[in-house]
Amino acid sequence: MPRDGGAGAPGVDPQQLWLTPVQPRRGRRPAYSREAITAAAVTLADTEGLEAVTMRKVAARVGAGVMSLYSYAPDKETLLNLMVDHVSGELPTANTLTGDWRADLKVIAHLQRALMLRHPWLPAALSTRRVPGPNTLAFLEHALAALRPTGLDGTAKLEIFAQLTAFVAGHVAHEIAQAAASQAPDRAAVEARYLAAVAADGRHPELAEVLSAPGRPLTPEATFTRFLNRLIDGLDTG
Amino acid sequence: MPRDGGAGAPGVDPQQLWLTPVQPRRGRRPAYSREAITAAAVTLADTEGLEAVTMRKVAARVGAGVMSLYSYAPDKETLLNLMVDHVSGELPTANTLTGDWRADLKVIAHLQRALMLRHPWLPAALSTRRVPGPNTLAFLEHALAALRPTGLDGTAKLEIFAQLTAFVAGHVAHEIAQAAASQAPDRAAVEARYLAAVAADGRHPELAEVLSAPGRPLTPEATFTRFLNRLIDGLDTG
DNA sequence: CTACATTTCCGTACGATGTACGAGAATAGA
DNA sequence: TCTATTCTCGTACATCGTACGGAAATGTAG
Repeated sequence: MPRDGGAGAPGVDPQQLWLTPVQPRRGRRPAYSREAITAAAVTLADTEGLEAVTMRKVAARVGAGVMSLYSYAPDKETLLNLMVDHVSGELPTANTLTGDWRADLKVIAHLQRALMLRHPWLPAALSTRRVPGPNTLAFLEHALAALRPTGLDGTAKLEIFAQLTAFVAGHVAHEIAQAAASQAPDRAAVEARYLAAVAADGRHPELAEVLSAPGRPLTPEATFTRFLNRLIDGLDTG
Repeated sequence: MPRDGGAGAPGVDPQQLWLTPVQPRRGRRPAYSREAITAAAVTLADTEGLEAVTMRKVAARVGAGVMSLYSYAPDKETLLNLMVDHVSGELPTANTLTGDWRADLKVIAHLQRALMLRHPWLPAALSTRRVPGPNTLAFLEHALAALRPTGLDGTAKLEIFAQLTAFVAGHVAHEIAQAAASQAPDRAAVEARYLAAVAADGRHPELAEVLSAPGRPLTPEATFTRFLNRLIDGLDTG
């Protein structure tokens, strides 16, 4: 194996993956790079979905043999972690904090949502990731700085960040699923008919009423903002 | 195929799966049942994890040939949906509503959390499920009844329930991951060392402080309750 | 009872996947 | 030039979901 090591899931030391600088150059020179491989995997996931990210397809896109990938990542799980950290690099961490931690946190959540909408596979991939990479850690650092005015202890800050991320991921996953349903009208119609049939059986009066009085459909953006504000405004520093 | 039809993911009509009563008995009598197969898959997931749920292992546990399963569920995705709805049957929906919708919602969330702790694969499986089965719908009906005093419109109620479920799933997934980390002290130690190394590089002062002042560790239960209360108390009926 | 239609059971087989293995090629230092 | 090191990647294998189709069991029609 070249100068990486491995990381993420199984029995691999994260230090060896994320913070090995550059090892002494010996032997054959690498023909590809972890960066290029990760980027190829990301574009593959962006365009064809996460399930299209197979070692063979990634290798084909890079122009490498399948097994060559294993010189840059010890297994697929690690490659997924690399992908997550790769796109996390798109998150800006410039010092734009206002000192109003609630407002700052809302901006952070909106940044996360935008990232996840740009990479719809991200919510699903997040649930498996183990060890945060440098980009993820940079953003975490940013979020912790935003939370500084709360005066909360470390554990509490970390928990808030984890919950916020999980909330955003959950919401975006839901958003994406609904958007996909709109794009497949047949399936949506079938589901609607099914729910209508259930509601018509008389044993689901609340469901029946809900379906008959849906209310005005809001934009996903508005719904997100509303829930986000509720969640964050509900936080206190006690 | 026997008297099911299919459901859930791809191009299968949910009506045909969930609400077909019993078809006229003709031909060979089924040797197994959808119930038994689903139950076997659930215990398999409970004991060995979701990734251990393969058609072959489920069939072996039932005592059937592998392909016999396809007489009861058209594909694995459907079997996963059946599993989800199966365990959702453990959720009580007896009329225990108090009329205080916030309190009722909190009880509902605690029920969901308990269910997910009993079936740790549930949060992961939920992210893929498409069409709710009868047990899921019964619980949804229960939740909608709890939300009745809010006077919100249908869409809003459904969104609150979806968000609540996503929140619980996210939290429990995090809980489970942390519990697993505690059970593998080697890996946890490696991760801790990695984070310490990152914190020591001088470019992550907030992380360094957080790691040095972690605060008192709360029970997962307490953390869950705290976040839940914040979320629900933050909801309003405007 | 005999045919036949229907439904279930399941052995075999196929394509796809992740990845272990190891032979060969390229490079750096001796 | 020799040797140690590192990367490349073809082959091979276990495992997965599941398509196919014949055998077996059951109901109905004659």
